[in-house]
Amino acid sequence: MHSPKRVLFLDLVLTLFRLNGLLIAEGDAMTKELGLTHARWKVIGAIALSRAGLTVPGIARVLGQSRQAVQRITDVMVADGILVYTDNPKHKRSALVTLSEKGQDTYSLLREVQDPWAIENTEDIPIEELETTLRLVRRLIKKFN
Amino acid sequence: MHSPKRVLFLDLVLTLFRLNGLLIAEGDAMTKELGLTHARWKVIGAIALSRAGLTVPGIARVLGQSRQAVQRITDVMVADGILVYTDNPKHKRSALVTLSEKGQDTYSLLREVQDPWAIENTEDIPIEELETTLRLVRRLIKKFN
DNA sequence: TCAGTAATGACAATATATTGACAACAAGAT
DNA sequence: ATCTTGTTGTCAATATATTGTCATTACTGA
Repeated sequence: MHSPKRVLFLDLVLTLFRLNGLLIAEGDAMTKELGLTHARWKVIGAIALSRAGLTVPGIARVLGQSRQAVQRITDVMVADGILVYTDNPKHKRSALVTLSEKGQDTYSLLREVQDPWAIENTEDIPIEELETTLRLVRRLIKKFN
Repeated sequence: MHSPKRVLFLDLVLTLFRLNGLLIAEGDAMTKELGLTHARWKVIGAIALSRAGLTVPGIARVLGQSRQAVQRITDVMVADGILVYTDNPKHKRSALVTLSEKGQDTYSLLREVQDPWAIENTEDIPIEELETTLRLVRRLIKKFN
């Protein structure tokens, strides 16, 4: 049975694994001087990009990870004074994870390297392709949720 | 400074992390009965999709992982009789990692669940979008190599 | 309201991955 | 040939992530 989409898709999946690893390496290289690791800047990034505020399981969902893994790293980051657990009006037990002042400073420094990086790496890429890709990725996420 | 591509790109990166996690979860669910874990079916998939044959560091590059992590799992899989280290004509020290007979059987079983999964999940997606996405992902990989 | 179902925090065990280091080998340039 | 640089296998230490479990809380539908 002919199915070019099947091959294309499996190829895409493998390629996405690779890109995932490279993105992590990029982020780690970028944030080396900030004392961040990918476990940490992922959490910071997820919080920063969320408008509504996130709980630990919420961050885990956004990052496609187990909530236990996120819980571990947020506990450490709270102890380090980068994050703060704040009351969640919508849930008694599950606190919102927010950036402390120190965390916001860290995020500012992160942005200083991240923004030029993002601009540089999309210079030669048409915005339509970025949009198509993002839409497709979101579509797949919806299927797998 | 206005830069919609920057926001789009950072959003895409975060979304890719999420998809990565979901894809791993999908694969794990799919291969549960085969006794595979994502560390294992990733290696099998990388080998199967490679025409030329892969070394351990080669697999690591394809998967975007450290060669040490791949070395560990391939050692285990060789011990389990799924993989075989074979002579590499192009390199004296670095063996090619190939599927044993048992490994090929496993791969066949993997295909039996993976193929329908791939077809099902691309049914409603135009092939052009898959191609655009794959091309974009490859382009990013080239930048980060 | 209440019963059933899902989500959450917490803890433990295990699996997986990264990082660093070092010696041995490979590849390319001169 | 020699030198230099990069790659590879190996070992160890550490970081990160998953999986399983349980009690507690939240949610949903009848």
